[in-house]
Amino acid sequence: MKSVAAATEARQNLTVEDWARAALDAMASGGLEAVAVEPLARRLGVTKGSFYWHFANREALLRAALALWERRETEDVLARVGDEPDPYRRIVKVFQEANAGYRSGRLYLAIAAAEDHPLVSEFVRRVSERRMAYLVECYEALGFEPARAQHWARFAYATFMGNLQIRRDTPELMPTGAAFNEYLKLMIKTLIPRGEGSSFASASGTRIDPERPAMDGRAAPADGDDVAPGTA
Amino acid sequence: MKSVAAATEARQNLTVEDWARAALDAMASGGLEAVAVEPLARRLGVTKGSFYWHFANREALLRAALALWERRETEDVLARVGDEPDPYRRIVKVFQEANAGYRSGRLYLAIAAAEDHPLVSEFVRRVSERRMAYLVECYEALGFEPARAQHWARFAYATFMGNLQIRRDTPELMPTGAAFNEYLKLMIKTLIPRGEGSSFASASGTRIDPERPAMDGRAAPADGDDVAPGTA
DNA sequence: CATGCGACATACGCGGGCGTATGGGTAGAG
DNA sequence: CTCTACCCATACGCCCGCGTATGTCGCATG
Repeated sequence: MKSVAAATEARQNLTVEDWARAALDAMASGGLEAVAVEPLARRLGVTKGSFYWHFANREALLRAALALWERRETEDVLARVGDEPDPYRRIVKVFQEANAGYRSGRLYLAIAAAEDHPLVSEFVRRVSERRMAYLVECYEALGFEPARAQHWARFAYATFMGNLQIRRDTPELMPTGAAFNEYLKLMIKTLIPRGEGSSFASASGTRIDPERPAMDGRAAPADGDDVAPGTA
Repeated sequence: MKSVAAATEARQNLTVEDWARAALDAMASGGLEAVAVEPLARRLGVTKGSFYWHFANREALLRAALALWERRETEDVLARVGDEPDPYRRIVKVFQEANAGYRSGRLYLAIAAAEDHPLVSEFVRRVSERRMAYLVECYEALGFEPARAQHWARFAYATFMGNLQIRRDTPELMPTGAAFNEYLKLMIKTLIPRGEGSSFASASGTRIDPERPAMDGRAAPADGDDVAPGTA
């Protein structure tokens, strides 16, 4: 029975999840090719000998990392806004997540960039389809008939992804401060058309995060609309 | 005559642009890392000896390929719709280009995925800013004041990019046939709001490309995308 | 016909990542 | 105190891409 504290300082025995986390970090800043065994081992302060005890090969590490990513994407991101009863505000929250959680967005782009890898495409497909399904559900809950809900959900999802891409490739094209809030409000107002049969009438002035428009790195969410209280 | 490779017909002397084109092809299907000297040489039916006569190193090839890409993006894509007088139809054409010219879209995503490379980010930034500037111009020509034109242009551009991403990562989420046209019409109608002060009244039924909604893989451009004709 | 140059081919050393084989050290079970 | 399972280090061979040095062939020219 080893103490629960587990020190993790001197003789830290690495776990499979430690490696998977490191692999995801490497992906976020260098793409799929950056997930190399020896550099990761160096970064973790060990050698290959450790790696090949925990994993059969590099492919196994990729699988573990992608599985961890998928779990985070579904459990963390979706479950975080899933308890919101109003579908309108659910979509708004997804929007905020997509724009505030820049880190996870970058990771998605990095992973999706390697869609040629069969393993990657499999995970990306599942994650994307789940996201889309969630949005479609929201729009249907707003009173849209299935076909239109599909279109609007895809429209909204495409806009999320495109904003991520813009923020990554040309951050100077993304406004900050008040201008960013205007931009967000414009998109939300446009992408969630009212009066299509919405059973929810939660008008409420479409309140958006008043601060922190272009947060970078690993900044805390900390937004007024209680996006993410927080684990992570 | 062996028809394995394209350029192995005769003992034809390769040019810098031949290498650049091959590099772009490699990028489109394998990312930046796929631009490797020896594989490219094999694909062109020569050896490294040829490459290092035309280029100083791999970096020089990347520079040439990105320059060729930038030329195509600005000259071909933008100049193709630049002669359209109606700003409304200009935006519509950009939309059609972005959705029909899937090949160039894939290439953009592949290049942009390597934004960590300083050379790449430099070119991606220029191309993106030019595209955005063009869209902003269109919206301003529609009567939008600069701030709103910026927002709407970014909104529209993000939607383009997101649709590309969706089509690449999860093509089954993208509709085909009539449903695709409905989707396109919905986006165009939403992203080009009328009655904001448009000086052009070219209502005209928002005609969209009736065919070719979800062209896949390396399918021929067919509508004159003329990605790689021959001379240039 | 020798010559010079353009456009490659050949050969070599180097670095670095993958996978394997094997040895060592530490901790708990008996 | 020993034994053993666990976790990791060391060392090796392999592949492959980069860059360089040098050889080779064809063709034009005087």
